[in-house]
Amino acid sequence: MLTIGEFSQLTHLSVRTLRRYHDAGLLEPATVDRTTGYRYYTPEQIPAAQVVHRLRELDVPLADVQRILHSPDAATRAGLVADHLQRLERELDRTRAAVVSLRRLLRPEPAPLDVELRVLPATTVAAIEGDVTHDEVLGWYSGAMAELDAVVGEPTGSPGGLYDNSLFTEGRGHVLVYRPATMPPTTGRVRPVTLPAVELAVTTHAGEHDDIDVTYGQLGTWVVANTLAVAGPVRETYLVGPRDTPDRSAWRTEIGWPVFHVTRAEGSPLPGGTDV
Amino acid sequence: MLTIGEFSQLTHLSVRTLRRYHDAGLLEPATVDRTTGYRYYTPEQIPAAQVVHRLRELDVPLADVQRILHSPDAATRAGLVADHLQRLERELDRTRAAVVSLRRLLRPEPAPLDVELRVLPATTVAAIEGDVTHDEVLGWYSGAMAELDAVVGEPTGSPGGLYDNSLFTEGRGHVLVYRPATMPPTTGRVRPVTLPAVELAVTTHAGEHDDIDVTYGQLGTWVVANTLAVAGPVRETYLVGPRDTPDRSAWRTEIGWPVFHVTRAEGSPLPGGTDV
DNA sequence: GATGCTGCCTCCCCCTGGGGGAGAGTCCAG
DNA sequence: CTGGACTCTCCCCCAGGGGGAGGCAGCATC
Repeated sequence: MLTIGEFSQLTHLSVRTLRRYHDAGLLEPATVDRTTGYRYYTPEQIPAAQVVHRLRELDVPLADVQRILHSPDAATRAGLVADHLQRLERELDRTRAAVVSLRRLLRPEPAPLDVELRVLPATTVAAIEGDVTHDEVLGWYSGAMAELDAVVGEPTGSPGGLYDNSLFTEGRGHVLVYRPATMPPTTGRVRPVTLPAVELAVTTHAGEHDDIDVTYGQLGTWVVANTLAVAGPVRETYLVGPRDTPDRSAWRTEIGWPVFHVTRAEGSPLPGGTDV
Repeated sequence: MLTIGEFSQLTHLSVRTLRRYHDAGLLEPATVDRTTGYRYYTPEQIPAAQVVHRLRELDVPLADVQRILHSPDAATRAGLVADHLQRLERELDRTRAAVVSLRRLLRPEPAPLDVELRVLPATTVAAIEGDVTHDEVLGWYSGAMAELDAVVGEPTGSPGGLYDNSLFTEGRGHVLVYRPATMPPTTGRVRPVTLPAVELAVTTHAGEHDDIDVTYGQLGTWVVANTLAVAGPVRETYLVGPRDTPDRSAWRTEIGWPVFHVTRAEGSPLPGGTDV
């Protein structure tokens, strides 16, 4: 039997952390003295403690560590671990994207943006809608677009999506993806939807989407500078996307922000540089 | 002037988060109405907000974001950002190491370990000591060993280090690195130090140090199983290290845990497998 | 047996970077 | 001028710890 201090030295987990893991229900001491409350561990617990240590180094939440430790067979454990490695992979992608985008942001001066004000009539399209989180949206989009492709068939124009602002600001929101279609069917999740007429401030983002919200910001600046206000979900149209070319730098995404005209008292500041 | 909600839509930062950034002193609204407390932003603040967004995506602490935003010149900013990218790099290394090690831990059965009990006399060596954190220790080691090499010259035996257990459990502690030397000089940080005589439980770890604490755990199990207790800082001896070969799989590290004999009432459990 | 050190116990507050929600005040369009 | 949307502040919550207080427990030494 080992005291908590000895066990700490053997496992490289701090005494505090061991106590926390006890409270959390993973890594229970082999014995706890009823009267003194002293925790006692056995050497057989060392490997388990090391597994916990590793999983925590990988930022696996304690609850999931618990699940992994308590799962009955090795296959389940391996699966859970694989899930987390995949999650780390995604996180890494996100980090890479942020680095790319940060470099662009810190570059001296952004290229000025071509923005066009465009009035769109109401259009009926084949669409799939759903409420998703920011994490899910990429996967959800792929699935929905695959289903649309299966139903709509022939290319009929660029696909697009409508994204609630809350998706970006709160991390979840309503999303609609569509493909233009003359006679939109009702199959599976696909429904005919009439997109309302809007006035859009439109610009085009070139390349992959790592730093697309830099373009969003520039568009926003333009919108404000032209005494407009934002109204409703943003519309993205995928002029050139992964379905067209694997060369991500060739992608072209049209961003359209529904706007309406406002009258503002103060002079609208010019869009311009920043001190960052 | 933009209300917080409009600014939120334009920057993809949630209203709550914008308020927090205000409180934290980064991203102050251009105007705050004295009587109502309403925050008002200008479009010029959008790029700054985006930089903050990116930096936060890279897990840069708010305080450091503040420093980056408020640093006077672009070079300083670039330097701070580079520091963080380097930190991310290190983090990534750590994650990679944890993955490697986790795989080894989850492998069916660990190879049994050769452990030897060895009595060491007191030895005088050329040493550098310091208090470091777990994050710093690798860099610190390189610097210290380079200085030792410069002072000691000719190879005189394997270099080594003494590491306080608190370095591993609490994340910081006292460290001593040394090279054997017949007449240890006193130059720069180098001092002659007499390592006390100890009885060591010694084993050898093969390969890089990614999963060295698995070996630590096995050694610990052996120590306990042989009615010994741990006393004092662990000693590592680098029999084959980066100075000898770039082939990491050829590295050999001797781990020596100072022990003393105890008498324990209960039968010592055998070291064995785990259910993980 | 007393003393005193070290180790262990619990409990509370702190940190980071947010989210949820309450209750009250404000803005603006109809 | 009224209603709804927006905004304000304030408090509590989360993970996964750390710092430190105050009080027993174990054990070697005197």
